[in-house]
Amino acid sequence: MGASKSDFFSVEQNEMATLFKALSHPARIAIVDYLLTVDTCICGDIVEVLPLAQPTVSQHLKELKNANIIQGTIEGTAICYCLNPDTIDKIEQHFGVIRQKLKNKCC
Amino acid sequence: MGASKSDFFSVEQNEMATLFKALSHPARIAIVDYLLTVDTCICGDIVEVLPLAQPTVSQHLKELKNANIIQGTIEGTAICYCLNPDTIDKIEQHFGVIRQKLKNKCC
DNA sequence: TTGTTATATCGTAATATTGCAATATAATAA
DNA sequence: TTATTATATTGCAATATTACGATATAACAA
Repeated sequence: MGASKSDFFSVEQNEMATLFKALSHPARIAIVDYLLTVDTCICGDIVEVLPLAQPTVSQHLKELKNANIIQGTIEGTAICYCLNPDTIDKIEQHFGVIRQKLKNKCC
Repeated sequence: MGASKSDFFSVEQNEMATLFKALSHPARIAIVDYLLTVDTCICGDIVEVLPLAQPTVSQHLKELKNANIIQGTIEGTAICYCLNPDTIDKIEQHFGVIRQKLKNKCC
């Protein structure tokens, strides 16, 4: 097959899987890392930072945007990207819950 | 292509991407969820819980094991799976760092 | 208007993932 | 020994992802 059986899983399970898929490529991790190193969000030089061609970077940015991990707003000729704190919180919370539940277990 | 250019990214970036890839499928999220609902780790009924055939579940478990997200120890005929708290901590910490850095930014 | 610059989309080839039937392995039970 | 039960591996078809050249779009400059 290749298509995953999304319909059989809960909305939240699919939601989390989608978030993690967006972060499942080193280039996209690198983009997130880079957005954290620059002070402002006005940054049109992501292509130069990555070892990938411009269309490839654009594609990775699109996936991060679709997953709501980053936001992009037009700033004249360039586009200003920055992280979406709400999504970061959501993911961190997810692991917080997991860790809480793990505490009450033996193993 | 299709093969990602892992060599051009840092070890840590590749490491995090590998962890997220392991969690990028709803079935694997469901497995983690299920492991959190059962009290003990002695659980040989993961196949019955998921809407997937036994070989498919086995494959998903293998990927979670390879990423060190779960551990499996043999318990007689069955295999006892449980989450690896160290890996969970690692991921949670990653987002903790991101959130800290986000606090010092404008957006 | 024509250029320039920044980003997005299209088309396509290479590779990876997903899912399962068939089969294999490994431990215990009879 | 021969079942039985639980999990893993193999092989393969369907689909998804990754990467990039070529091209399109969109905003501004001259």
